[in-house]
Amino acid sequence: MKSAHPIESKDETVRQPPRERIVATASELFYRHGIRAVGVEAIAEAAGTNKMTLYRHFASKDELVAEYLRRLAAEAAVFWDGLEKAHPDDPRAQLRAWLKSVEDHVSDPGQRGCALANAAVELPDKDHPARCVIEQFKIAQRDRLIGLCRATGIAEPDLLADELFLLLEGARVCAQSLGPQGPASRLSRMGDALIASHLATV
Amino acid sequence: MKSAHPIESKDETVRQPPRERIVATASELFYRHGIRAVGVEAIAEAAGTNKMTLYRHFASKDELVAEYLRRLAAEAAVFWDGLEKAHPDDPRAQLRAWLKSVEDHVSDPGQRGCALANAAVELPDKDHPARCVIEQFKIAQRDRLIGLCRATGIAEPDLLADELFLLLEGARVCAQSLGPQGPASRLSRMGDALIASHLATV
DNA sequence: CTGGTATGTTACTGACCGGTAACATATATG
DNA sequence: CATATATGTTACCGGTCAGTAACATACCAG
Repeated sequence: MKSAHPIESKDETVRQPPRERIVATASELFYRHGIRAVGVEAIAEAAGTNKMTLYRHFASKDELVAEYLRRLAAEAAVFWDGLEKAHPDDPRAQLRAWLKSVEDHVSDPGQRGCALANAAVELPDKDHPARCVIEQFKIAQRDRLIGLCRATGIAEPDLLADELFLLLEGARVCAQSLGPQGPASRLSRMGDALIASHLATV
Repeated sequence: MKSAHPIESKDETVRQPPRERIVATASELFYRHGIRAVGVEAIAEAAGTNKMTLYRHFASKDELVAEYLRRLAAEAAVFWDGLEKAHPDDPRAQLRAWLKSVEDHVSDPGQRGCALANAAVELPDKDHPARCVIEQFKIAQRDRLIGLCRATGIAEPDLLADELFLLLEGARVCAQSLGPQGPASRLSRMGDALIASHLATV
């Protein structure tokens, strides 16, 4: 039988190449147990491979951590773009959809806050390769928020954006200590009130 | 010369007993570098003592971590009591003073967020001796806020309290990724606006 | 078939970790 | 002085960590 194009896949459980399995496994372990709590050997084994293959794809554990965060940032960007397509020319609907999404996310008992923010806590070294990924992600997040608030016609878009930013950031970190039933559970309502309050003062 | 009471101290640089030095040193190192990043040997050496003495006072590193957090929670309680004495029968002034205090705290470039919240990120294990300290601290913090909001005469004190809680929690974690000049710098103004907004809807 | 490339396997290094044993020293109190 | 208690010192244990060397195997392209 002639070899077909490798694109064909019998089922959904195609075995990904080792690099993908390593990143996917590392993502789950890093997020659930913390970055410093997970060793490279455990990652390689859980990914169905070994340490040597891991180090053939990543120069160091720190680089794997950076890649882990880079993927999350990319996924977040995709999510934002999806919001924009779902509510075209309706920035306020985008804002509310985002609030609702974070509220749902926070209510998941398996969630442990923003992986990027957690990484910032675990890696205080300013020259860690992950630091710039974290900072750029948060800047992008804030800029996205500011843009939406401005498009909504708020008088002080930066102020509302920062309020929402802190609210969301606080909700995700708070869910780790007070649980999903804590203050974070009413996030959507709080955000709506904030937006309405700013719209009233136009 | 007869031995005087040991209470007399020639100057401010009295050498504290080893246990105090260990806790103080551990507090600084844990906060600055993260709990998992600091070894017991480094703590003992920086405290001017040794590992054996450390383990004569603390059953394990985890217990030292718990004590570190317990002290911070106690300090926070003292601070709250001070606010109450500084502004007796004026809950709104207490709220504003607290907001201002956190804003100042966040603007300190050496700050790295709430030590309790950071510990929750670093220690996800539910049976870690530090977890209950963290949870009780956050519950107390929230209850204190709710009490102040209720005393202020807010229609929905729980809602405002949770909004302020998330705002403050978000400000401290956000300062770690976006720096002291980020959204957290306008915390006081945001909180005042929130309070005013709730007072208007009485 | 052949040769290059990606991967698997095993064993290893050197460093650090939390925690302990055994013994020496100081200090304060009787 | 004598005794008890707190502290210092050194060395060690078993385990884990990040990272590497050397070699074996698979696989895919020519």
